[in-house]
Amino acid sequence: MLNCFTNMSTLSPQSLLQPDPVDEPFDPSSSSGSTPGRRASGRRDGGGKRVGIREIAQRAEVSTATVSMVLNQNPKITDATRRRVLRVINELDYRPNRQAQALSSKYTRMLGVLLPTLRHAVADPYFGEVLSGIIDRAAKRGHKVMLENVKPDFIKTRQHIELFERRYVDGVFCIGFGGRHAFMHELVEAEYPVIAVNSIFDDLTIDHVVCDYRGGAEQVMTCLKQLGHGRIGLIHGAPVVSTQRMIMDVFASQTACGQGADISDCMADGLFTERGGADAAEALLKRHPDLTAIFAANDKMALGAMHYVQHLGRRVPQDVSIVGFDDIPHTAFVTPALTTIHTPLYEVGVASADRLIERIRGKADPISDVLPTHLVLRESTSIAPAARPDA
Amino acid sequence: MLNCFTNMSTLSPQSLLQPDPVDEPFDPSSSSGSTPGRRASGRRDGGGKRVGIREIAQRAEVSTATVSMVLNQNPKITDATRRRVLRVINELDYRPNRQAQALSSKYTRMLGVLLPTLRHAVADPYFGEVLSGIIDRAAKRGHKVMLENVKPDFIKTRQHIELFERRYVDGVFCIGFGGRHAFMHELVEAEYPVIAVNSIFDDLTIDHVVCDYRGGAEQVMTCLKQLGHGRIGLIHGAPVVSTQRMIMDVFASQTACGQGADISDCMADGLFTERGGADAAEALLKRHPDLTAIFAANDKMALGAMHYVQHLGRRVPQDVSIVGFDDIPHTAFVTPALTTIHTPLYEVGVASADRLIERIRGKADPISDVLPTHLVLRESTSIAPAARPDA
DNA sequence: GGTCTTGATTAAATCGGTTAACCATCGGCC
DNA sequence: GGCCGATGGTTAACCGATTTAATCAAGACC
Repeated sequence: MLNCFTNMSTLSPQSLLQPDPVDEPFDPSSSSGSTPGRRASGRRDGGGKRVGIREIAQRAEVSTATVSMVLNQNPKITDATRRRVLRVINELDYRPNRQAQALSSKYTRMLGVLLPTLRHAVADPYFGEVLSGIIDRAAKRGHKVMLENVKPDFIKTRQHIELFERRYVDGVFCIGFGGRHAFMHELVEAEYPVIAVNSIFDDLTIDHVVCDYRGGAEQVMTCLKQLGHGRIGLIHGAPVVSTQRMIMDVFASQTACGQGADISDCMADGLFTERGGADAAEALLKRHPDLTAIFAANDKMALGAMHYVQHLGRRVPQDVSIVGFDDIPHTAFVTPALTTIHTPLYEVGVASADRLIERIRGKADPISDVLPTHLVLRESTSIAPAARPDA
Repeated sequence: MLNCFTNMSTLSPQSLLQPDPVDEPFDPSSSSGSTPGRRASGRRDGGGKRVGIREIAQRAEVSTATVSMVLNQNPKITDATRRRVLRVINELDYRPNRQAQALSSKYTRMLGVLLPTLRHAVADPYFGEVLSGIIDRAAKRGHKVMLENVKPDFIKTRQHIELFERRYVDGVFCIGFGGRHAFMHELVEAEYPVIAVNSIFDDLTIDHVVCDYRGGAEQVMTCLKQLGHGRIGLIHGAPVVSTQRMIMDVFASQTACGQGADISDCMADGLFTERGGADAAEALLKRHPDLTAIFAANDKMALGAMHYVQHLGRRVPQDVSIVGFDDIPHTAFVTPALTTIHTPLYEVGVASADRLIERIRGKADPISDVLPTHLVLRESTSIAPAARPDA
């Protein structure tokens, strides 16, 4: 009997049905303890069955169709009838079953958020900030938000497609992916409502909402140059991420690493993490000991870099200026407080939610929002040593 | 016609139906652009309608009940039939509609996460870490996770009840709430599956999974005392939060603030934030300039305190030692790196998910898990000045 | 007064599954 | 041989809403 399961596993459509068949047989007959009646009925009506749309209809002396229309604010319903129905609804404390609504209507009113698995993505203030915006706005517009962690296995079992095919969601947000990620192409090709949050795809026509990374990077470069910095190092994240590419472009176009030096020599990958930022700073300073400023493409890497520089015995900002990007909440509370570019991540979340919902409603025109960024000058930057009077 | 809506608003069961009626009339006839057929059918079968359980049944020459049983791994089905059905399922690339499954079965397989609205809660590494654990485990066990922001309005409109009554979820996680929060009592009384994540309720019988805050606090105190610190200040968060109370208890019981001093005088509320931590540190040092160590009940407050102390011109750790709590990722990358208590937040999330699912399945026995914590010694602590040879 | 609109309401089909109750088959056992 | 209990599968009723096509009432118009 047991092997009838095991030797079946090759044929089983795996995740399509129950994500982890062995783990979750979900045998209906085996649940111990205090099992209630047939269905998890959530007590109601003093022992009777839970009140449904039919009871409302009956009590209000209308048809269920009318009740449904009242629920959905259909303007066809008269003031009087509406009033009558609503009274009954309130009296019986009726609440429409969402699953039933979703099943028979066109929309589930559920949105998915796809996050990459960077260690613990949700724990990252960057994602958290965006997520907050999304959730708040979605809630305001009557939608719920579901989270998904996009691991290799997630793609392999085609969960991204299932999300739609099994009608889990009406649309999804993709945060932190690049053109390399094939699953995004699949989603777009299948014409599912998708929005790219804070990333751009050159090779893909997809709605997106981004911060003005280019503008932010330009502000940083201008600022550093005005402070007299001649040799600047850049710590960036994976170049497949479009925002990183934009920053790198700006950096390279300003030939900011000093005359004669190879540009790519002044850049290092910091892997988006503190640890990586520290390592990148080390590499940069080894190659160019005369670097007076480091520009990190996100705050975490900037913090890592700052940590390294300080441990090296160099002072920030007197010896080396450091600038970050994103303005995540705690950067104001490190010593020295980090100069950075403020990116309106929360607002990006809000805007994305609005856009995605429009798209779900059928708006066909492609959308491309760019939200402004600005420099936040704090303590980690100062005039370049060579430019100082006492130098 | 318009006022028929507005003057109706008093009667309308508000959020029960559409969270924001005015914002979201969702008029089916008004959507512009390329609207597809009747339902969002997600292309299928070369133009035909999407394949359902009946087609599978027909093609496999069995009843829909059999197909359903195969889907649900019901052991009644023979190896042979199962194989046959699965083959058809794979051939037609069939995927059961989740809404339909949820509607007719006892479970939605959706879990809710209730978060407090601390500015942007999700952006907090603390919550993020727990959340990661929850999501990963829930996914592994075939459940999806939904996020909710608990604002005052959320409670007022009784969304917490709706979550269950409208069958959005099978159960919820509550992270970061205290006994003060009446909605938790309501949920427990209604006997809905609820689990308190990293918090304890004395006056409420509710499942919970927590880190060993008491043990962690004891380790901190022991460590500081061994380093010779006689006067220690405590920065804590809101005392309604049980974990904070536990830390405060330990602190108070060790009369660590020096002889003769009023204990409550050595404690200050840091509001869980960096800003608050800085302010609390200021208050403490004003009251007790001879403080040689500050123990903050979370890392964010510790960072704030450290920031303030350093700005004051005092050195950390030479003049003042600082200890945090939680070990959120970036504390290792500030200067000096923060000594803190590691709390297995990710694991707390994982364990909570397991527990909640068990509870949903009907396990009736109350659960109380305590996960161990441990001290992470880094650079922000050292021997007390008075205890040093050179003092 | 009769017919034509127009607009509100309803009956019935549908969405896509699950499950309780029932039934056929077959080997085992007295 | 006849009765019994498994085993494996089917039938048909549901879950709780939405939506379409049909109906009915009431004014509008000639």
